[in-house]
Amino acid sequence: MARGTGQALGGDSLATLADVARRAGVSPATASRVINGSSKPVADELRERVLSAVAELRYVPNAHAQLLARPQRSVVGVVVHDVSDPYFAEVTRGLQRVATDRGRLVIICNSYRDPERELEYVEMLRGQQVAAIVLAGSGYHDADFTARLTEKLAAYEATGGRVAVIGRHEHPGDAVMPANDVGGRLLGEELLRLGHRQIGVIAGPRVLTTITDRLRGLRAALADGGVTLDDDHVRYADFDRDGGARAAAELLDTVDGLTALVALNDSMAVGALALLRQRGVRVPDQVSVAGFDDMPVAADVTPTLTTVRLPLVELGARAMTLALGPAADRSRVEVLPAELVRRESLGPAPR
Amino acid sequence: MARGTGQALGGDSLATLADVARRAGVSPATASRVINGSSKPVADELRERVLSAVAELRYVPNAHAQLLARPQRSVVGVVVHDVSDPYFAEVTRGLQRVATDRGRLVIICNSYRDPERELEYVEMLRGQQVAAIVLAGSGYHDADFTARLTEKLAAYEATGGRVAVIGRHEHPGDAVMPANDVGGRLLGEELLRLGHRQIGVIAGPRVLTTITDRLRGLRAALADGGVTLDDDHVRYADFDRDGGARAAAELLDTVDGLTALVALNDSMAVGALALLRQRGVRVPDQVSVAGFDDMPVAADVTPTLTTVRLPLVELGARAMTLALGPAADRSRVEVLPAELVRRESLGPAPR
DNA sequence: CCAAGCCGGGCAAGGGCTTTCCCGATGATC
DNA sequence: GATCATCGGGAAAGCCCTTGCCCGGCTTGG
Repeated sequence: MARGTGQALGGDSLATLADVARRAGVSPATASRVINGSSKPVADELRERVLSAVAELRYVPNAHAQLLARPQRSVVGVVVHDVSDPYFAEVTRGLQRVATDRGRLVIICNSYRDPERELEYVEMLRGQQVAAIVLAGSGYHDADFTARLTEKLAAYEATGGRVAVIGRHEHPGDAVMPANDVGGRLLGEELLRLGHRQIGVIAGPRVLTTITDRLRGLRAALADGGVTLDDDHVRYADFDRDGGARAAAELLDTVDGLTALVALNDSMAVGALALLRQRGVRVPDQVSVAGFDDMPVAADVTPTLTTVRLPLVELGARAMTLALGPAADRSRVEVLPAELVRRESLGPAPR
Repeated sequence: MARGTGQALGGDSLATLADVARRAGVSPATASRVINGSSKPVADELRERVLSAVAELRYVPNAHAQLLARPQRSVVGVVVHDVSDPYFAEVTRGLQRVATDRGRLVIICNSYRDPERELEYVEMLRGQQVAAIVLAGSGYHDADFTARLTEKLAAYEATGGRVAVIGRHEHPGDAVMPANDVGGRLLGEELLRLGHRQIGVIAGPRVLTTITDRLRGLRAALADGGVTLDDDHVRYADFDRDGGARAAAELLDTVDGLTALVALNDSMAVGALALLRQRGVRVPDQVSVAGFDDMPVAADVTPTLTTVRLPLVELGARAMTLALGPAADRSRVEVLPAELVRRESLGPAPR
């Protein structure tokens, strides 16, 4: 039964339902009924024969043929910025937990923060006939891209697909949002309370709406306390450890008298901490540091990191729940609360 | 054209190739040729008409029908212990990089270290007709399970599928292994050099072959130096931070005079470090600590963690490369080197 | 000016599975 | 014992797409 004509993928082809039926001496219809436990009863003897044929041939139904014949969608597509980022690792954990509980298979696609790739994946998932698409990760400040993505998602929804997005809300479908602005505000208020006036901000990539949201909250709180955040006190950096260290170095080198450094995620905060240690700057005695997200590492660095906790696993779980639940008449937006976690890295401003 | 009969997934059905052809006033054959840029030429005018029909209907080909008609496999299935574990996050990054470079889509499945689920996923991926299956994560000490999995993988390979495994080698297909035993040995030698004789080991789950391998290397090195590792010096724990802390506490409470704690992964080492800090034990002055894997956190804790570096990203990249490359006559096993990374947490034994 | 070739397009046959519809053979009923 | 209902099984259509094959019309060469 060799089929390959010298193809890289040579070898015997998979057993088909017809093979099973032939071996069991029944029709494909009967074999099918036995295999999916159809409502229609099958005589015990035939059932036996089919089952042993399945075992002998190691038959596995061709999922594509099944889907074609019975368009029952059970797969969910997830497009995420980067699963190996701890933030998304947590979110993904929540997504998976719910999906698995409901017997759904998840296809995870990494866009690596490339908007074009995000678009491609949505297209591809549509072709895969997935039951739902979940987009996890901040939106982009790019009106053209946003419009194109919205258009694609709308087309998908129009054909019965479900859409849920995490951390952005500028699209059709349900949205689950961490309270980024509130988090920024909490941090700002805490800084004021501790007497900080000269504050440096290590922001992530400028194009991400998450960054804008966090910064807006922070700015607003500081403004309420009479402190304005100059543009040169804000450095945009890569969202990782090294980016944080670089931005911290720049801030220290260009702005005098800083008493606090706020990083808009924990990875960058950890980088800043490392740079400060390397330069012999004591935290928080000389300079305070704060982060964002409360990722596991925050509790293990020295000094432990004051940060804003976002319910990451919950974010994923809620999004998947919405995506798999009944469709709403119109888009829902759920906001999950942020919470300040006080640890050692943020202390009173030195006088 | 509504099809749904009140289904949860109501709405209009997806546009099909036939719809496109009808709208463009051509046959489905022609539409298909335009869409996949077949070698057969199509008149410019018709091509135009088809293309605009595609755009208007937002047509996306049904991937399942395509796969059925042209059995060209381009998807790779990955079954991983837990993507949200930083270890696998790194490995997955390597896997994805190579897959993406070659235009392959990746389906990621989390087994959460449940052997049964691992089996199920392999079965399902087989049904999905994936081009290759990559298993990432330690094997289990369970002969029955191993046999069943081997059987399934063999069946898959027999039908032309490719298999690559990471961190285990007891199966068909190519294997990429970190040098776990060498890593254990390196750690053992370093401990001896620093004068440690009373050593506690925080091992991970007993059922994982990775743990056995690491432990074997460590034991061998110590034995060469005349130090035997009693069973009560070894504690099996969950592979995470809390497991590490608990095991460290047990060891300290039950064994006297320990001068070093070796954790068989970094998460557990971090947990141990936290426990020691909480108990006011100075590291490494009173007790030394070492980890395994060199995950990012190792450089950020205080004291920084001495550990064994494994090339995690490389592990994933090699496995995917093997899985997508030409099949070998028989299983290949590649071992990637381990390397000791000396940092602060491991010092000379107190006298 | 006719025959031979091309070229561009359509027809139709699958690919593997599910499911409706139908039919023959039972068992039950009067 | 004849009629009917019922039950178990098979034939075949259809899901959506690709592609080998064929055919009509044009161009070209003799």
